[in-house]
Amino acid sequence: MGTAERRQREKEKRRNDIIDAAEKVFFSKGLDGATMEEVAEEAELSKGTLYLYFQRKDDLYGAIAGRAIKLLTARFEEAIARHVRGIERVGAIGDAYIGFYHQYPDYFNALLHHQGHRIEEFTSDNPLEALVKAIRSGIEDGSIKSELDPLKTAVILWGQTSGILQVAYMRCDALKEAYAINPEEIISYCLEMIHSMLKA
Amino acid sequence: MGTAERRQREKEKRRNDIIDAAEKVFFSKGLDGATMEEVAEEAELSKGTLYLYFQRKDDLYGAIAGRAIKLLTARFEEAIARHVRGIERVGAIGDAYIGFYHQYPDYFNALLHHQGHRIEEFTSDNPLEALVKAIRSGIEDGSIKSELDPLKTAVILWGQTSGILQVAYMRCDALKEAYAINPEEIISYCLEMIHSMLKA
DNA sequence: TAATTAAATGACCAATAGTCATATATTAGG
DNA sequence: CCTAATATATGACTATTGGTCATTTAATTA
Repeated sequence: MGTAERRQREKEKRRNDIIDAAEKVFFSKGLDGATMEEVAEEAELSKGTLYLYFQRKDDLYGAIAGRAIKLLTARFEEAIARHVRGIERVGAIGDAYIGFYHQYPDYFNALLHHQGHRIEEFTSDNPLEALVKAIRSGIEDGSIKSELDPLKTAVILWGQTSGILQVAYMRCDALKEAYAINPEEIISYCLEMIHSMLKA
Repeated sequence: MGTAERRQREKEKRRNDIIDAAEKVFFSKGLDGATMEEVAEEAELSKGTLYLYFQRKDDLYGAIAGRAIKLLTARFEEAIARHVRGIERVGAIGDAYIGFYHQYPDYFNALLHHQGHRIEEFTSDNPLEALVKAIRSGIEDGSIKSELDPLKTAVILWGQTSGILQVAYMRCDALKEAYAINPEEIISYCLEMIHSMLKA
């Protein structure tokens, strides 16, 4: 009876070890620059074994994106739990997203790579729903304008913040040089804009 | 005297023919799914010839991104020329960007692929500067809030709009299904938000 | 313990980006 | 006009890498 469970657990552990190895290799060399041979070596397994667990290289990257989504969702839920008023919850979620980018830029890139996919392909966690929840609570407690549609607003905030992070960081060298702008200024300017847009 | 010029012209034409062929193949099969052999066949040249003009496959895609930037910049400049007041210019630029996405989604994708690069690597045209120009004119004519920083605002609008287009369209199936949202609603809701954010 | 099942290996394969010796086309100079 | 020099294009080839699968090894079950 216990054998099957242990083996399942071991299989899960192996799967996670492979994903860990892939994170190391993909994050240091880029998805295109990384080879499955290198991942296999990092995992101390043969390349063929990787394909027992993941059908394609991209599926392995998808598993990494799943981790990113789980982590981001947890961060959002923490942000909500730390505040009472909706406007502050949304602000804290914005901060959490930016903190996520700073701490896990490679996870952010993995999310970008997979943004044409449904989140449910990777995990049942959903950061967008956490954001909807926070906006709703703000509308209910009166801290967020009641005329806003929570869902549309959430989608827009999500899109806007992702877009800003992309611009602020992916183009930060060019922006610094041509315009003496630094990314943090763009981020905080944008957060202020969003705040004033939402506040009742 | 005339021979060198004609040859230079022919060389430019060949280069453009190759880019045309690459657009066809890359846009129909995706960058990863497309092979240089297929591009060569579409261009009616040998594969080796492609490498006389472009060092790597990605450089060929970069030339496509350059076209996208030129086109978008032209659209932005037209939007400016069509209006007098800055607030309307910015609105028309927003519409132009969205129209660009609708008409040339593949160009939009090419821009996303290259957003970690400097625009100057591809072309001297710069859509961001057109946007800065429109915002400045709005601040000068009083139709846009004077407390806004034109450059930062432009960067933010650029990032937000790109982010929204990505979310609205790349996730449109999931959003429709889970939430009965359609992309156009998200886009116009967002444009309204931006408008009220800017308007003096 | 032997048979069965599960997991891992590593040699192999096909595809493709990129290379470069060779072939072909064009130009310039006598 | 002809030939040598220069420019351009070709296509066979190479190295690499994602993916495959027959075989080996390990674990479990009867």
